[in-house]
Amino acid sequence: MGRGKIEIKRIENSSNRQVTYSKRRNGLMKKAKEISVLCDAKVSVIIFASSGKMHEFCSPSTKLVDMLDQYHKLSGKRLWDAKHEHLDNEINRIKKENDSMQIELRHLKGEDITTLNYKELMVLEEALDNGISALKSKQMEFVRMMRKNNEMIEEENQSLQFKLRQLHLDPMNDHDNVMQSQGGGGVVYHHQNQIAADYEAAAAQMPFAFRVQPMQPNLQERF
Amino acid sequence: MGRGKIEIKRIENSSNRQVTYSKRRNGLMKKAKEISVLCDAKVSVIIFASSGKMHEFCSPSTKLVDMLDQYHKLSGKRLWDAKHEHLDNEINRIKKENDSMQIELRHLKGEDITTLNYKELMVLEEALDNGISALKSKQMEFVRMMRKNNEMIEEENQSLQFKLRQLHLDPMNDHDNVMQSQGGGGVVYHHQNQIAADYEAAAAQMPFAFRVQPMQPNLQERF
DNA sequence: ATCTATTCATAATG
DNA sequence: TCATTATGAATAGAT
Repeated sequence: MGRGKIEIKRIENSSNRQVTYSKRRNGLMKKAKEISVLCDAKVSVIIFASSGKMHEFCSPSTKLVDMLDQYHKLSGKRLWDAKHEHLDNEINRIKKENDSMQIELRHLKGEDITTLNYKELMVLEEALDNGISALKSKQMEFVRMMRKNNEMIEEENQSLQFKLRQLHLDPMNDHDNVMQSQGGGGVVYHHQNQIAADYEAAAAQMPFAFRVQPMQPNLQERF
Repeated sequence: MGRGKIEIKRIENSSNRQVTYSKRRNGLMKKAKEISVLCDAKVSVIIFASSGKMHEFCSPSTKLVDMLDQYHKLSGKRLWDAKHEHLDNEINRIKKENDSMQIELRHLKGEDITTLNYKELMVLEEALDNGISALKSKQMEFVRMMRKNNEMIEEENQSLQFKLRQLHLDPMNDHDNVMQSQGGGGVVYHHQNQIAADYEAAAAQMPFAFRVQPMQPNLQERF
């Protein structure tokens, strides 16, 4: 149809090909629409141009998903089932990983260890030792921070007391100077970092340093 | 096209409709094939007759799944059904769980604890304490088993020595009796359970009971 | 199915 | 991209 017969093979001229594509695509969609109306059929047409642009037709009052569901049932072909299977496998894999981690966690926390044999207990012991060691050194870090903080506060205290004494000995100084000094002292304290803040938050609790047996037995003597 | 123009609306005559369906379906498929060849396009046509019978065309060297993948990307519409999405959510949920467990595990093993604050350290400490306690009591159990085993072997030894002494004092007994006695003694030993076997396997190692600071300081004195 | 009169789709062209 | 048109293709109705 047209001014001359054409062979059905790839049209080499790019712009011709594009024109023909556009015309025939419209024709195809029209035909699809017509047969769906005339014959009460469900039709889905999806077409990608070589450029990548997509067009689709789906008979009205029909969803592509439902058609693909039916396609799946009737053709027996898998389609996205492969994806499902992959996801299922992934889930199983992760769940197994999860379970073993859960067990390890419980063991480290001292639960369900009655089934462990000697070797497994040894491994567990090593892990716990490492954990305790790291914990202690981190706690030591806190302690050092606290001591530093204490020292600074104490120094500040002494400096303040010194200034106060001077004021008492020298009544010529006015009230403003006193306030200034106190403000400057407060700044040091408020600039302490998060570790100091944590210390504050936990200050009410029992000092942890004495709840765990220290690695260096002489540590307590340093306080 | 045909002996007369027809209106595009459902053909009421059933057999006419079926005939037209068959003819036009062939036409549609042919057109689909032609455009895919002429214009280098990817085409998918899926069509269900009102009877339920399905026909499909998919451009050669193309898979429907891939086309649907692209469809999904370009249209943004969700073809993967609820199940797919559910699986995706499930995976994400489990992965998150996984991650948090991994972190907890690492903390218990003493890794990555530099970011922990004071409160978190307290929680960690409690967990480790529990772990250590449980580990120790389990180890004590082993030790009790070993001691029992030792006692039994020692008793057996004494009994064997006694029998041997009797043999030496009474040369009338023949060689077979000696072998019998030794065999009888061996039976007791081989009937020990798995715990004893574990003990054997680990016997070369340093006794674990002295590697951890015992909860009851007087425990070592019991050996 | 096959035939064929007719309508339709579209290749070539502007 | 749009319009025109000659031509071949598709197909409705009949057999």
